Amino acid sequence: MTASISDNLLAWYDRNARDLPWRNPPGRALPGDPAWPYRVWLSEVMLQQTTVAAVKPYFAKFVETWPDVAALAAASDDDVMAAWAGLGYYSRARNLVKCARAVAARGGFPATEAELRKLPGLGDYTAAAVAAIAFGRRAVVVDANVERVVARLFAIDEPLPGARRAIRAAADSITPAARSGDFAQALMDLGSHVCTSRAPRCLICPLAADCAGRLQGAPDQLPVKPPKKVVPQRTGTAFWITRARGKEVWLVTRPAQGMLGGMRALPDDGWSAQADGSGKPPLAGDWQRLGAVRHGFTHAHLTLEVRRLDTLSRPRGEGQWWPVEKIAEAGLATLFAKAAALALAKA
DNA sequence: AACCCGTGGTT
DNA sequence: TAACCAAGGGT
Repeated sequence: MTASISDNLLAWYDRNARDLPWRNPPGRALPGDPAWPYRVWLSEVMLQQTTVAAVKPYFAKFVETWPDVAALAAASDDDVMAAWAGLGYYSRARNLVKCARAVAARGGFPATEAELRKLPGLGDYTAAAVAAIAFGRRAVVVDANVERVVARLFAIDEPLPGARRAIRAAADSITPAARSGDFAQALMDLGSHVCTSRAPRCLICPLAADCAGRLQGAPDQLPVKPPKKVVPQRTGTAFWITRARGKEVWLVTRPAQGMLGGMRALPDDGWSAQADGSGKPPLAGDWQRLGAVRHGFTHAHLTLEVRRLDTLSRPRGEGQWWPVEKIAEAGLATLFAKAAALALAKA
């Protein structure tokens, strides 16, 4: 009798699992430790559409600053947003605080996938992942890695996103009742290092003998993806407004909705992914052109002009004067950090 | 359901 | 180098 797919994969995982800070080697929180679900949840939210390498320093900073969910629940929105600055997809940070407060209020994380799914920032993937990894529940955990591995394993050639139903059913069919969390992480490790998007390493794959995609000859062609859309080019202007001979700079907080929502930022001319900015500054004066920075978003590429003015006037609208020497602590998203760096380089 | 939302590494 | 891609969620 041949070993099952899950047995093969778990045996491979026992030998090849990555050592990651949110997993459970000696000296770290263990399953059963009250801090364990918190660390699993935090890492899973950070890892949404974000690479392991990018997450590591943020995860370390967060668990150092806020060791448990009660500590995070007590943090200010501004502090959490600033700590998240640079990681991207800032709605995650807004939902992170909401979720922490809801969890703290109810005395801990719920242990079932269905209850976890109701928390802000937890969709189908994250609810399943936390239920499986933190609470040992059987759950069908489907992220982009699992989608790719399963589409190949079962030779599912229907294009995404339509293929998701079949992929999920196939993933369900191979998910074991025991070690469900390890199984999920094993599929993800396999997808990130062996069954990679462009050049799958079938020769070292523990599932190669069972892989219908490989037997058909072109596993790298699966899953079939929809055609990509053209990314528009946009232009905008950011304003570096200082007083006291450049010692303080005017910062605003962006609206909670929309791009870079809730983040501290330089004032700008209203550019968006849908339209160019007006170019109009928030106050009249002898503006100096400093050049431009370029930044790529998922759905638009932006060229952001940077202009400078030292003034005695208070700009229109809400905002605050921020010490320039502490600009690194303002929590600027990468786009505005680039603009600030340009302004300071030309000072 | 289709679209919006960041960033940095890889090829 | 430009395109591709990543442990997706909200609306």
